[in-house]
Amino acid sequence: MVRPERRTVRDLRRGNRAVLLRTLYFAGPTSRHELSGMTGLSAASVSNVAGDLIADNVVVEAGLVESDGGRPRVLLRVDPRYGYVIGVDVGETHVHVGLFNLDMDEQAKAEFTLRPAQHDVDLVVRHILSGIDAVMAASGVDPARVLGVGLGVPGIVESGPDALIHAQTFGWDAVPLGALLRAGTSLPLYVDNGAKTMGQAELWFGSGRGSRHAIVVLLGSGVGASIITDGLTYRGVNSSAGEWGHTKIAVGGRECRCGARGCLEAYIGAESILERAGLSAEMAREQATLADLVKSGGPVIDETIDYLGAGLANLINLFNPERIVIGGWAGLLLGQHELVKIKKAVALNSLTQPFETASIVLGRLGPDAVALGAATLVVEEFLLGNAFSSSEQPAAI
Amino acid sequence: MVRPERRTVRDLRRGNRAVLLRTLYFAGPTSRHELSGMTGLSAASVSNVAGDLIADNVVVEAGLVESDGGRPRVLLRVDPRYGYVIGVDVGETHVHVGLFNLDMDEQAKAEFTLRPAQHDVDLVVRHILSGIDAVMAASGVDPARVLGVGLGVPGIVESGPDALIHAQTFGWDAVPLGALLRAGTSLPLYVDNGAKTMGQAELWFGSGRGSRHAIVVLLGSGVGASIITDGLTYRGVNSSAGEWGHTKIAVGGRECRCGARGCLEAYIGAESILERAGLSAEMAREQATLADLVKSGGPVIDETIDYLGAGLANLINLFNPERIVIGGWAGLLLGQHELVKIKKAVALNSLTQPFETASIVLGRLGPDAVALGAATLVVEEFLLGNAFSSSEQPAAI
DNA sequence: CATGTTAGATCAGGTCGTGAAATAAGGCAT
DNA sequence: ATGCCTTATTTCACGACCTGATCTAACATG
Repeated sequence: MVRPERRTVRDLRRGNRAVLLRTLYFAGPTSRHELSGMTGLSAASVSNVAGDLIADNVVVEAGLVESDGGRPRVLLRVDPRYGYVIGVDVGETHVHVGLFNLDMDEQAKAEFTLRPAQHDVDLVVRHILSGIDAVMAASGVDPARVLGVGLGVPGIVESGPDALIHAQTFGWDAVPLGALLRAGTSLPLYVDNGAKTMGQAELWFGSGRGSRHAIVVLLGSGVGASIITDGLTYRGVNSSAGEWGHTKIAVGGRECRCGARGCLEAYIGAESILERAGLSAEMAREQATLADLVKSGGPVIDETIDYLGAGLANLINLFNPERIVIGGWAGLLLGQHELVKIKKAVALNSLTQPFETASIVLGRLGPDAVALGAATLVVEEFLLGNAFSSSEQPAAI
Repeated sequence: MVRPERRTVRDLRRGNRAVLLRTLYFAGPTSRHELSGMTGLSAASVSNVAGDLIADNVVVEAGLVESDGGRPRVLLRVDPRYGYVIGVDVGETHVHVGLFNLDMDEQAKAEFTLRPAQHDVDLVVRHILSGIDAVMAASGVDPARVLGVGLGVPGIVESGPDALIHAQTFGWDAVPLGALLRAGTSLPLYVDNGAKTMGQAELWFGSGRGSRHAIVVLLGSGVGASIITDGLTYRGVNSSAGEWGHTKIAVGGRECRCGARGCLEAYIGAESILERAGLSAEMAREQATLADLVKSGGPVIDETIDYLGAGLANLINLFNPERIVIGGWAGLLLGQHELVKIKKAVALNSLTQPFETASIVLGRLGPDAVALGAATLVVEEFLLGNAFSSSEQPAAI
């Protein structure tokens, strides 16, 4: 029961301004003339709205380009220095903080390592806050130009002013991360699950570019997914959507660290793979050990591929996406060696029709994608061009 | 990468007209004053737009209601006789055709039985077309007032002018149902999967009323689901989304009639349940046999509940809906006897957070919901109030 | 330096939603 | 009956918006 909203004549301008800004942001330097064609707005309106954007210093002229014989086109672009955004990746072993300009060039970064099981909330909060201070200082950016902070965190994020976080692996149960950070900074905060922020990074700048319906899966120790429908990250009613790792792939099967049985993560999570292969590497060596295992192959890897194929097939059957991006360190490891087998396993487990329209590719962004994606949460808001829209966002505080 | 569209000042009116119409449609008789509050439009605009709608005969006045001491409110409502819509249910054993007014009161209906394995395309097309003729004749409705025909069909519907249908159980492979019907009628056609049309019926008029994020599952011989995100049926890139029945719930498990192994349908589809219980009823007695089995209980039913619980839990983990509606004859049978056990099984297999926000209820509409829902496809288009919007719709032809 | 060509700006015109003011339509007390 | 009070709806002037048409700017060419 969709409820479209009433619009006033002012909304028109806000909307068209956002259309122009977004086009400019994703297409890069473009002339007013081209913009008219791309957006459908009349040349007059483009001129008018672009004038606004320039007057607000959001957009700047970026050189001329010759136009056979006539007046040259003036290229416009979003001024990457109009604003800066901060992205934070709260992972199991680290806290990364990066400060980016609007072109997503990293201006400064700060890192903190977390010892396993050292996920004390206050410690993490301190790391985040001092990370923010550190990157602001290191970059020398005017604090007034920082548009906000995006955070990618583990577990389920309940959107709302407190940004309650439920993260079993951290032992966090309803931790009001938003409220805690609020006490230490006045920047606008956007909190979301790390798999979702990484998904948004791949969607905007990585292998997902240009798709409207895509799914980015994240395979590491944990298993998550980011579901993009209609170009937007789907969050569901509580923004916990996309918990793919704990969907059941084998009723009554292996026990998962979440306590239930037969979770996908219990078969394709990095730890589970090693465990099933009889290898117990301490966390520091986990990646190298898995790399060796994947390289040498064997029944456990084959079985893992079967399960991964079935899991991906379920996503294809349910969501009918045009693209599936496999990311996360374990996902890239598996994908680099066994993409063909994986695709075969997916084919076996999905319906022909949707299988054929879904291309399966590897993620293109490295491990920093979580922080990058978190920063895009802020940019997303910026591109909407209004203080706060009424539509649902990640916990915007 | 959402691409918002440019808007002109004329779109404003179209949009606000649609807002008013939709509010009026779902809220029933309402005064202009109330409409102003509900839509956010100013009283002046409501008056203005309502005037348009009345001039177009879409909306009529529907009595007065007193307002303590002042001028009485004039109630407005959509004229149910402004237009009529036809809904068609193409099932495994029948073709049902119904003609409804805009209040969804059935004005006439026609039924044809299909013998098992008698799914010859031409026969079905003939049934549909003569069904349309029959209900038009029986109702005596002016053909010019029929807004279109919605069809709920089995299998996967590729939206597009041909409305290609892939339905394994019918032996249909890329059947251009739309094109075939085009030859016999000039009414606008909207084709979609039957589980989706039924889902829309439950969403609009049944147990799903008022939810933005809901999932309606359909358990019969086959198993399907309709996923509602943001109040709209989610269709994915090819409109094949929601193929829940063939998601894998037990890698390497029971063989399914689709050829793969471990499909959910191989455990909770009506036929599979009977098969696992060692009962082989011919189709005509299928429902009675299952009813007996469910009533007497036993290990097969318990197992079925476990699998159903896991399947529903997967939906909850992935979509984080606010409501799950269990429909379909087998679903209602199971649900009426075992809803408590089902919920327990779901709880066991889903994450706490999303489980707690999802209420699980039984469908409220009977077997005619497929045709009713198909008819709502046409109404949905009517409520948008413009010839054809650019946004995706079911195969609108 | 005039001409041609293309990009961008300006302007008049029509549409829209809004707040304020006016009007309609009842009830109620006199 | 009459006039007043209350509430619903309509009317009106206004400002904001987008657009097509027209005008100006900026460059190349000969």
